[in-house]
Amino acid sequence: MTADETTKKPSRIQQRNRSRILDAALDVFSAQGYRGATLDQIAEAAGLSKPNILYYFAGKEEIHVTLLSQTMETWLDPLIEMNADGEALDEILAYVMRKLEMARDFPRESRLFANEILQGAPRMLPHLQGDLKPLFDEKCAVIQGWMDAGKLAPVDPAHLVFSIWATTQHYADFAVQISVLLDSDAPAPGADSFLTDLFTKLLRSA
Amino acid sequence: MTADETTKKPSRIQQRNRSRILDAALDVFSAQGYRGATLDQIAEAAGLSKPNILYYFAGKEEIHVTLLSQTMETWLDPLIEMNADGEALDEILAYVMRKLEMARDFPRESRLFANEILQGAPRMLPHLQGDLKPLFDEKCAVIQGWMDAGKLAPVDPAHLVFSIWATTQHYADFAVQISVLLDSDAPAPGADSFLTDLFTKLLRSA
DNA sequence: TCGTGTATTGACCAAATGGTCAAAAGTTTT
DNA sequence: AAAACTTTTGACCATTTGGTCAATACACGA
Repeated sequence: MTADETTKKPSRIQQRNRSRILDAALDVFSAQGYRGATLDQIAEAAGLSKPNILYYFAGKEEIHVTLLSQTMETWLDPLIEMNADGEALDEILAYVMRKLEMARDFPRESRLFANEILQGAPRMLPHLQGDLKPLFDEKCAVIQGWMDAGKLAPVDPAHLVFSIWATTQHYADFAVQISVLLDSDAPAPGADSFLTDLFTKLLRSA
Repeated sequence: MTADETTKKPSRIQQRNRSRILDAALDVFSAQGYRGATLDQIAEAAGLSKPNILYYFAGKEEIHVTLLSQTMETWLDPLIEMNADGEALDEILAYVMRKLEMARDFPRESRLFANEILQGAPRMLPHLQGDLKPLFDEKCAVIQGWMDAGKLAPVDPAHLVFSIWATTQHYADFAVQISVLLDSDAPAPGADSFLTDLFTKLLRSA
């Protein structure tokens, strides 16, 4: 059996190797994209032989899909945490900071998604439609509610969310460009205050 | 000879085929990334045989590099046009709109670059350092000048530029996601006014 | 219309790549 | 320690893919 087809307890060694593989695969897929990645690269990065990797996963695609859906949760978290009962502007700014932290702490995951979406989301469309879309609609409604209540300046909630995603993920996805232009390898100092300023000025209802 | 090694006039048919190939390659590279693209795909999209393509270009890499540097000009244009003698806020907003138009009119080019940068810019680093960096520094200085003169609210010019790139290119690079979330294939209606609003509020010195 | 240079292609190649498999090496259980 | 199971791997394999090349088809000026 490949893994735990029929409620088999995954052995210690199995867990260890699966997560090694996934970690190595995240490195490789995020840096090379799906087609650019090879099983040999993943195998080497994981410190395992290629056939051994195929012992834990049915194939390249399964590794990729596992990685994608596994990361999806982490990715949606910050948005889920945005609380309709909180103070409007604070909630939005907290969301921005959470996203920015993720770009800093999980750049590989960010690039993994960016690659996938760029290529037309061949393996993620279902997830986007099934998981992200409802959440997105719900949170847009929340934001719209805040605006209707006069707690935020009125702007299109959808584009607001897009701009948050774009500005924060940019620091992970375009890191190479940024480090060239800033001639600093430090992960974008000043982004925090800039983005806080940007979205505060946009949204405060004064 | 591959092309015009020694000041040979490129024949009519040569020009036609070279541009066909580049157009087809732009389709394929922007949709699949460098490694994801195959010469066969490009050949088919161009309506030529694979060996015929290799008759016009030395190899896959040369096609890619040609495309990249050829597009680079178009890409820098909007930034170059930003005029230090113009009205500060107008210049910035005009730049934003130009970039947004480019995301709409040349999404393939945008994705081509996004792919390249995402993978660490293996074939573009020189261009980034040699062409983009000086221009970037120059324009940051211009913006800083405007701020020092009290014509714009003071924010970090570099992050300002990053945020302009991020928000505008997002509409091209993440088009699939956006069209899922907006359930509309129209290229992001409302982006214009949202971004104008965003950057106006950020920068007006009132 | 013929000759010369240009364009095009079918047939190949070598390397890379995803994947298989049977056998060997380890573990664990009894 | 033997049986029974899990893990690991060397040797292969079929396909894909970037690229070559000699031969053929084509364009066009003399």
